[in-house]
Amino acid sequence: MTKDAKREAILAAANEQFRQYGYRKTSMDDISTRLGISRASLYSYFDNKDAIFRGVSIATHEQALLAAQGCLTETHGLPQRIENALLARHGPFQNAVVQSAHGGELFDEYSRLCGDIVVDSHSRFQAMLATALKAASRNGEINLKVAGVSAVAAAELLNLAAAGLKHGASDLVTFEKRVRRFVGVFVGGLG
Amino acid sequence: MTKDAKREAILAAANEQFRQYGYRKTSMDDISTRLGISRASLYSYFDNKDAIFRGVSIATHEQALLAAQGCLTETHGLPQRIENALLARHGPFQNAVVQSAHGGELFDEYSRLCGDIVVDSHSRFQAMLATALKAASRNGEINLKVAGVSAVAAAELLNLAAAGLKHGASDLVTFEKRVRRFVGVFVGGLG
DNA sequence: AAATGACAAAATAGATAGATAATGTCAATT
DNA sequence: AATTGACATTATCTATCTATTTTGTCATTT
Repeated sequence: MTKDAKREAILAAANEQFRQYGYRKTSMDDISTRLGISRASLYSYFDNKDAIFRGVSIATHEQALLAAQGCLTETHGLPQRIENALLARHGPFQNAVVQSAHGGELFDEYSRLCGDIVVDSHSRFQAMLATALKAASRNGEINLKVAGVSAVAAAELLNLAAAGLKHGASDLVTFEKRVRRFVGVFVGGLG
Repeated sequence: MTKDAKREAILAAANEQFRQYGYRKTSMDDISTRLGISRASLYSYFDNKDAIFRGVSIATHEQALLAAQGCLTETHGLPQRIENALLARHGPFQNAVVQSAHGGELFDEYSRLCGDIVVDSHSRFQAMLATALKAASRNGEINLKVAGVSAVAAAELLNLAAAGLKHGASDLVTFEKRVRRFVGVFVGGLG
């Protein structure tokens, strides 16, 4: 098993453990036992538990961004592409908070340890969206001039609004429905 | 001084104290001292500190809803009316969280003590918006049929999205700008 | 080289106790 | 009738202690 594969296996085990028992209640021993390796060996892959948590966060974000990027480059109409991208970007996190009994604690640790990751992911996704919107405006799918808003500004609004649509959505389906409705109207308003 | 006026004076003093020192660090004595009355007399107006906190919350929400209702019945164009209403509804809370050094703690107490108030206010505001949108659709300012979305659904989207626009907005001006841009596009998309 | 067991250091949990602060009530006052 | 001072009760802090768990780092093994 390659070194990278092992790193990923550790992150997967840790993620599962965090979801089931929360961050505090998960010890390095729990993670290593789940993988059937010794606790000490974890330290040749990660500095400490915080680093593992950050690793999980980074992996999740990278995966979501990759999926979102994929959605944006498909051949559907613009609303469809944006809907899918927003769901790819926000869905996993909506899910994580709603599903886990430890959503609250995980969210706190998130704020403490992963602020920079979130900010980075946020801005990269927004840049992605802005690029897609600019291209669509050139294609005539939308008209940003007429709408009176820049691609960057529109991308920011989409991203923030989508985050807002999570509120009080007790399942992923509700969130999805809202996003579809929302994007339909919003993109309709873009010229 | 009438009984109602005294109640309001207590709420105002408590609100000020909560903002400056947070909920836990504010004692009944602090509130009464600020008003120059005895601590015991507070209990003829409110059962306990929790009730005062709820009182402040209710007053703030009622005030915001009243202002929002006012905005919706003015004679401006629909985007303008909705912008103003959203700002009237969400602005005070955006402000409270951003301004106070105890935003975090106050937010927690809010969740603990005022869930029902928030839900109630949320749905009343959404109903308000829906009514305004329905009227506008009759007037021809928008066309919900064409947009393919019900007034209630559109109202929900506006309300949730506006809440999302607060994220990372470090001052009220940023939030206001976002709301104006957002409503411009969104209402443009409503037929 | 990667993995481990063993070890010292550090962190956490639980219990106890004394001191201080805040609460809610009520009879007395204005 | 509204307001208050005073009181008993309850809650919150602070410190200390012990037991247990968890951590991070070795030298040693495979």
